[in-house]
Amino acid sequence: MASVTSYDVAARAGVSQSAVSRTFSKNGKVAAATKARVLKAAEELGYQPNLLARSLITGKTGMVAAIVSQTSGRYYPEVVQMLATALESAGKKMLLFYTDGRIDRVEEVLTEIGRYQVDGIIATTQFAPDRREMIRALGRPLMLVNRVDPKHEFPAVICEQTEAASGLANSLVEAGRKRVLLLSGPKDNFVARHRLMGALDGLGSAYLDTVKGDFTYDCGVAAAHQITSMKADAVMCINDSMATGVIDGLDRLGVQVPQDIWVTGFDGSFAGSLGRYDLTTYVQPIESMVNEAVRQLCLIIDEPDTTVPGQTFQGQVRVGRSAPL
Amino acid sequence: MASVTSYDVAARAGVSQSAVSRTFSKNGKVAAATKARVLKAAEELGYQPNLLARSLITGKTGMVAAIVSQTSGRYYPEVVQMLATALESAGKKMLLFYTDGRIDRVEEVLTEIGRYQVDGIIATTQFAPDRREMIRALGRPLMLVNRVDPKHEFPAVICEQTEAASGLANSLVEAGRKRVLLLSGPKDNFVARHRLMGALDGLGSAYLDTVKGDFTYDCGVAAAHQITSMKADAVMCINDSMATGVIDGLDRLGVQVPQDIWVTGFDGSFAGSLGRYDLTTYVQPIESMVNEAVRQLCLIIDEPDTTVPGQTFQGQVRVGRSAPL
DNA sequence: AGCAGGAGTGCATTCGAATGCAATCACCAA
DNA sequence: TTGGTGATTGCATTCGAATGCACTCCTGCT
Repeated sequence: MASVTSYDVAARAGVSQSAVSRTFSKNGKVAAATKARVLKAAEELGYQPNLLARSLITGKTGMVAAIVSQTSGRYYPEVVQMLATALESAGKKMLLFYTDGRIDRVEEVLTEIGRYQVDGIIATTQFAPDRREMIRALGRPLMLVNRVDPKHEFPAVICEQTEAASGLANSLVEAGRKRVLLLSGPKDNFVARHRLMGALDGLGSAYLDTVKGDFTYDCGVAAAHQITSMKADAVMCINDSMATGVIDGLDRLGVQVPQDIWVTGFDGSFAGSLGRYDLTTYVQPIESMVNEAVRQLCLIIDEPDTTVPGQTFQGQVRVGRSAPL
Repeated sequence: MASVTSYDVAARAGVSQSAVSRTFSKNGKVAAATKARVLKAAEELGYQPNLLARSLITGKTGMVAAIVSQTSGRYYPEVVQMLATALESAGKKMLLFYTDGRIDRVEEVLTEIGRYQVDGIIATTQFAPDRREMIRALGRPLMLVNRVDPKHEFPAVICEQTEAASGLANSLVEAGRKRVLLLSGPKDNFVARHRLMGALDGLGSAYLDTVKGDFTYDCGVAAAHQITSMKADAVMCINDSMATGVIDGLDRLGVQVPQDIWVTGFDGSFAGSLGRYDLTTYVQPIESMVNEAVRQLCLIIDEPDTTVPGQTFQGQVRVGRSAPL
């Protein structure tokens, strides 16, 4: 309401508006004495610079849009929190958008983003290929996390998935598992696809079959029946949420993990590490990944012409009781 | 970079900038024909109105700040997601801030918020009493969720906690528990305090002692030792995260829940409902609460002089295996 | 004393869109 | 044909802050 502007401060300090502006911006030259007076006046009036007005001139808002695809998993919330922390310490504000996994939401979200002049975008969502042009048109740097642009136009920070899945699968085989079932994710999902590929590769003849999943706990529970009827001796789930669901579902059927069946997950989410589940899973270093993504994004923001390489991280297998490798 | 302005569109459509502005704002009067031409030109140039520039005039940004106090619990992420969804469908963008439970962060966050001209604020964080003036100075409506302003200056949507805790405590006593331990939360936390008060009240002589906690899973695990040494026959935890921690901690000591000790939580978080924990807990209708908070906030935003009542919701006890009431 | 150099400052303009007011236009009735 | 009416439209200004440019002083040096 009674919003205080730089003119008000200027009047009270007996200087020009320019002087006020200069004391509040990084590279303004002001004499120490006037700076002090301006700050005093600002303090007294409770002045805060209007960053949106500033952005009209500078072209920078200090806001970064985060797009996350909130499958109902336990994994994305952790990513969001880390994003918030990382952006915060980079001095950026986070404008958060969820797509709820619906690809059509991406378009809506992108137009909204365009209207808000964010400095950059971090996305953990898949884009339809024809959105590429739209993103380019936004004219804002985009950083992908655990997604990859097939044409490598946009930099991506990812965690190696295929080899990891293959390695985990291999370990199962070497540990003597002979009938391994896969619980997969949505076909169009990047990580799901890569994990699946790796797993298939690593299982070899121990591969039994694939059950279609959707990343949710409930779907894990629901799959339990099918799993037992196929007499699998291990289930590789493409994420942790489903793995916890499978464990609970099997439990209800009176099937013991790991005595009767082994179960593995993928992600390294908090829920999976809870003592009662103690999943064997592939732990992604999300914190490092998110930090790196933010770091690289900030580089482009500060120096618009640089290109940035992205990065591929390696996670590691955590062995829990659910599959005592 | 090549940002398209209303002037560009105007030029291409052969009209004035005003016409463009009017076709893109709610209450602008434009002839259907010119509107069509403008839209066509806008489409061709990929024009998107700059909402921040607009906000200079209208005084509204369409952004709402959300402040959450991210204790590491499993509960706040769910709140964040619901907030996002609710704000989204109210047509607001969410600017998200975490305080990490540090009260000093609140001040930083509030000044940032002041600089970004948000239309309103939704907070699940406790404010130090002397921040009241600061918030008032922001001149922006504030809605509290599960926090209460002692002076009732700011509207709050909360879930009834004290009676609920008392009721739950009572049920434990009636079910024959005689030595009930409390695992409390931070003293300055609103919900923790109210839940504790209620529990004390409801337990009567079955109250054994209070162990200080901090809402985290780890702290629940750590408390297990103390719990057994005090020979409690039930533990009331002030939130679900700690309850799951307690269960796992006891498990490691070979103590069975519920055979040897009963455990209850508070929140109704997803993790607590997982089959392996199956907590008896007090489920808060967070979704309704968040929706109501957003609804009321939007009312004030649209009609700045209205006051809004807040609301108190009732949750309900969900009985799980962790304390088979 | 005279002058070059530099630091501080203010003026005026700019960013992109909204809006009050005045001008224009089409159309209808007399 | 003329005046009136309402609907559109454009002009000019405004929001709050940043910044190029020109101007004023104050130093310090010769």
